[in-house]
Amino acid sequence: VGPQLVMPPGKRADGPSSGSVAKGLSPLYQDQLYQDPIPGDLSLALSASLSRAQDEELTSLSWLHESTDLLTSLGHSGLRSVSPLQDSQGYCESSSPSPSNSPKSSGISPGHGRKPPYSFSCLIFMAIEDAPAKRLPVKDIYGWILEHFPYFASAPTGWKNSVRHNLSLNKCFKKVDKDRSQSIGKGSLWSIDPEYRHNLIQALKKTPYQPCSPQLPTLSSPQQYHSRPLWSGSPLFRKNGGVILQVPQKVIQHGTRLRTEGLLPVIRPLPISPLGRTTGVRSERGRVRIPCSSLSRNDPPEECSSSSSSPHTTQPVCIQAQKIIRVVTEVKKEPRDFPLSTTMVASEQPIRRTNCTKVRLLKPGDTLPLKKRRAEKFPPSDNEDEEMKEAAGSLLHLAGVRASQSKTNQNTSKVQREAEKDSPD
DNA sequence: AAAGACATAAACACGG
DNA sequence: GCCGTGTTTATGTCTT
Repeated sequence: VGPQLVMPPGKRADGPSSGSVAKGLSPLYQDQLYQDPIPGDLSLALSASLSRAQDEELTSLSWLHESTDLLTSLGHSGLRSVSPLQDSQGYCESSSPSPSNSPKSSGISPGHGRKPPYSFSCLIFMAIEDAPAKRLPVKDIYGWILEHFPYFASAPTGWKNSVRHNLSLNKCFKKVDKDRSQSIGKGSLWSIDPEYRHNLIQALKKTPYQPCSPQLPTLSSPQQYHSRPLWSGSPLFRKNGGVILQVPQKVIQHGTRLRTEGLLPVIRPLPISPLGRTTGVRSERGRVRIPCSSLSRNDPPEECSSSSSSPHTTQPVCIQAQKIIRVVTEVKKEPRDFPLSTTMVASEQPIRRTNCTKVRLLKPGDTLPLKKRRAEKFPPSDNEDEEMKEAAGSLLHLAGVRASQSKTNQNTSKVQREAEKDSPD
């Protein structure tokens, strides 16, 4: 039985060669990019954000968030078209209200009807990262999720089981030996395994952004740019008081000129796949759907158009924004979508739960506890590669901590920790 | 269609 | 004995 691992969209556990990576924009996206030009202010704002990121050496994640927020602000009319699926808090409404036939579908699908777009892995990740000590007992993880996503307050308690299930099964999370002087009650402290932090960053980055504040400002009042950040607990959000970026009108006009002169690259299709499977909004059962790009092909247009009075076909604009963010982000920071080391870890999992639950393949070592088997199966490399450093830096930046100020114990490998745990002497 | 990711449910063990 | 925690298994849904 292989452990769960947060995999970036487009990646398969059987290695990069079988995935859908680096196959270029799909014809659909290229059509949209060419035939549905982005308003100048939108593309300019993105470009301005990119330039700022380059100037200030922002990490990829914060740049992404800022850019996303910016696009939210500028593309208000288009983004609003997504609103039928989302509420003002960025939560998602079921896109397929028909109940599942499965008797097991009675879990997190209450009448409340909205749930966060984040997977449990991302929720746990955010909770732990939001903790000053970067470690939390499961009870506090519950609390964080409840605090930030009230959806779960009225949800059946099965979600807690899912949280625990994720903590146990997802190798991105590891237990921290509890200081016996601490009296936190039962259970352990949970933290992020630095080895797999990048996976979580990837997952979080590619989780659909949920803007859709119904009170979004108009373009005529750029000083009011305000949008909800990726998650309200983000230090980035707190640091800026909720106002992420403001682009002066002059810059916008300049950018519009640049764009019309073909000097801005953001519309150019790039030879990478900009969209992962997590683009879009979650459906009733928490799956991620592509909200409007698919709707534009398969669903009635009114589901996307909403009540926008924009002369543009606003739906493609918001889709384009998300795509462009991914395009430029990946070009900027990620020549490889996924660190080789992590890909190796994933690709070395030939046995997945799906395949082995019915006929479990026992091997010599399967009698060991799961995490020991993992440690034996996936020995960590001794040296960190540059991308792990970058990923850690991204998270530190995201958490509002300068990388130079925080020396995490990334040098301590999981195997070492496990060994230490096993041999208390 | 197959494989993979993820959600959900449930059983069970363990310890406070 | 109860409850919370942690692990594991099973299964369904959805995406790629």
